[in-house]
Amino acid sequence: MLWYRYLMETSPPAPYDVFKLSCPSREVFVRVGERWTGLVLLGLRQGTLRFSQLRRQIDGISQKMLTQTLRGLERDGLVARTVYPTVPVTVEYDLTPLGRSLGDAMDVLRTWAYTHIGDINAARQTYEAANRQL
Amino acid sequence: MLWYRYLMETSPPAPYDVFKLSCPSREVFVRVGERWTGLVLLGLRQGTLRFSQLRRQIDGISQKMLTQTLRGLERDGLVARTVYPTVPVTVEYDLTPLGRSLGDAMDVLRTWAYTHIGDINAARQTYEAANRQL
DNA sequence: CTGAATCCGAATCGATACTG
DNA sequence: CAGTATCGATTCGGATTCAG
Repeated sequence: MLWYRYLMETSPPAPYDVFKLSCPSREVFVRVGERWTGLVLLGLRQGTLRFSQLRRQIDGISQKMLTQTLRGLERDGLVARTVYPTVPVTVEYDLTPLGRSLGDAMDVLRTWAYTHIGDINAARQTYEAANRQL
Repeated sequence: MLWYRYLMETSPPAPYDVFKLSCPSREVFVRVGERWTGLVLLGLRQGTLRFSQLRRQIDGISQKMLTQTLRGLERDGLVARTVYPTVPVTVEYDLTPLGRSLGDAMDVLRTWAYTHIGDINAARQTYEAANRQL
């Protein structure tokens, strides 16, 4: 019953290996892992948004974390920041093509989540029930 | 130049909305965001592994974090844990079908990372250069 | 409006020691 | 081998205050 795994196994496409500490792709995983990165990418996926609009859209994010997350994404070339010298100042955020492609990958995760929440909750119930009397 | 976004926009497939604090899919995002979750899923994607094998594979993970991550994944029905009463004890970890499907989604991210590390590093250089004299 | 700066408790994580 | 337990160190993250 193990054969199918070896058939499915596709070796990594490049000289990279996420499992290695030294692999730069690890950083990508770390960034994606940051608490709000995914939600910001998904939020901007629908189009340009201003700071306060983005903040309103993402329930529960604080101003500090939104700023911090946006800076990180900007630094990595995933988000473009445009300042308009109005009074008061207007700042727009946008996905770059690179950010858009990562956003698409995140959207796969979102869809997965929507589809499998039920399974996960069921598993949790089972798990709790099995470990209740410990 | 905005029309294409609206054409691409596909509304969420269900009564879920990640942006809402109350949405259970947020928990999925949080779990995926946990530092080591992705790597463990990717590690087990290649087949059954024992605790120490998994630990060796994932460079830099501590024993504590591996245990903790595995417990969480087990609780959510993503990983199956099998104990063989040998001496000393043998414990095998495996992806469940659910875990396998999430692993596939994570692999999309891995591939994305491998493909775009260069772009990200370039963006970082640009960013640093632009902000050097501040 | 868009943020930067600071304070501070909470959560995370790693190293170490110990167990069946 | 496969963990559990504990203890600091660091980091995270929210609330608040201030500024251009």
